[in-house]
Amino acid sequence: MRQLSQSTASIVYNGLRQKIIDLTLKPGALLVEQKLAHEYGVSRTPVREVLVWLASEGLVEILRNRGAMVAPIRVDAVRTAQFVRESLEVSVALTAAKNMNALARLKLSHAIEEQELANAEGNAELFYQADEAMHLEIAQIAGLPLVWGYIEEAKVQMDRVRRLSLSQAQSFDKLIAQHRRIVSAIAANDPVEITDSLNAHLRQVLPDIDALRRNRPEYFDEDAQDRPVSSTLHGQTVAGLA
Amino acid sequence: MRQLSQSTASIVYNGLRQKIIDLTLKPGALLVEQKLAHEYGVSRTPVREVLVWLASEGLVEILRNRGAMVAPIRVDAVRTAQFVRESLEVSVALTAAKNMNALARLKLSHAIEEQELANAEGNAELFYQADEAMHLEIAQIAGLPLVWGYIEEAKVQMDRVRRLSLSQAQSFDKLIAQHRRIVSAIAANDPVEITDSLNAHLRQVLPDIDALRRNRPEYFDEDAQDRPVSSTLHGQTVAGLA
DNA sequence: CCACCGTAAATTGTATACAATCTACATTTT
DNA sequence: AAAATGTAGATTGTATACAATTTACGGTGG
Repeated sequence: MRQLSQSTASIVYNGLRQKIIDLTLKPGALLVEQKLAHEYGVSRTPVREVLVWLASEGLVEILRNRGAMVAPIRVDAVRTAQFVRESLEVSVALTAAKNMNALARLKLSHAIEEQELANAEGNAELFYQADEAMHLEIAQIAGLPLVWGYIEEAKVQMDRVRRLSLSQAQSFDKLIAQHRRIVSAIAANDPVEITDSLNAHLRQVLPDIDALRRNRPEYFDEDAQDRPVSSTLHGQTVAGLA
Repeated sequence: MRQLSQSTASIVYNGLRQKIIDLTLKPGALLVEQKLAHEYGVSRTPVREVLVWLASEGLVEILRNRGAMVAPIRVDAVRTAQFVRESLEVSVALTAAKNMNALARLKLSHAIEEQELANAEGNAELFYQADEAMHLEIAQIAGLPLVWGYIEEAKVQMDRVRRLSLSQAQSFDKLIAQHRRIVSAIAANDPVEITDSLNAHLRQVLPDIDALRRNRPEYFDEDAQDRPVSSTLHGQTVAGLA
């Protein structure tokens, strides 16, 4: 995100990643190196490098000698991501609650205010930013900013489902209310309420999965049992290596 | 690990990864593409691809236009990894405890027996395998096998510290005892004991960090505040892209 | 003596060329 | 007709060549 020094590869990376996340490129879509190279006006070399990066993030799937595709949505992978995110966010919030002080309180209420502004303006992009900022802020209060990287890794698996779901239409008002409850619970250092409020917030994706699989089965991939559990990447086939 | 079809890149990947993990290549060691290519008798292309993979695992750090190095150990990154692993393993174990049945009990006791065999034979490699297999088995009992991928990602950050630490010398007997305690707690579905036993098992790395930083400061890198929190990789500089 | 260029070597970033592999389809065989 | 096989095209995997950037070092001027 930082360091816009703009290597050729970084342009391709940002462009492709955006298109995958905002679903311009649908799950399962084939990614032919030559075509991408031509599209971005570069050679295949940086394109390949980018595909490897995206594969390590779980956004692309590479099949050895057979090409790359936008990662299909896997029910197992999304459920796992939900579990991971919930576990980590609850742990982080419980830790943050022990570290609360006046400044932390202020920062969290500011984050909420920014969400309300974005909502009032109808600026979705700004809202998502403020949303992420709040979750990151909680991690920072907990003294564990680097945990956010792990959480984001799980989050991407859920984001496409959320964006595809109709329930996405549920207005930001509801989300802000949930955020308020979370922040209050942290400020009050109430472990049970912290856990409950975060669970309520993060588990919305679960019913969405089933609804989506019914409406758009073509975006899904039946979770194959024969898929090897890779040593370091989750839910991904690592046929490209290993 | 599977799919030994052996592309050129996979050979380099397995070789390099092993050398980094077993510390043949020390943290901070420079990785010059040309030298690696010559060493493995291949061209720079697959070497670069491998470096990107390893960077996404957190084992290599790539500095844009300045080359790659074996990732230095970062105190923050190791502490974070410990937090993440603990959080996930406890959550998984609590879930597994609810799913216990005769078969699951059997599999866990088998895993312990294999560890005892490895210990009796003095076969460290086998022990580590059995150790991992047990943790993975717990995830499978919980119905969440894919969580293991996330855990492993954190685990690598801790493994080099453990291997460098003198406390590593603590015989396997102690580890097996800890494993027994964990398995008993899961079998008894005793949430508090599950949490305590796992914490005791996983927190050993924390005192090791300080001792190691005193003995081998050259392997460490002061945790830079100016390092951007990347969107998807944790504790890593992503200067190579973004 | 120190700071400030400026150039050369080393190294990475990208492009292109070639080899290996896979897919699809036509042909042959049973 | 169905199955097997062979071949052409497309696509990926790897090697090599070239461009861009960084680093080190020596000269120059202050």
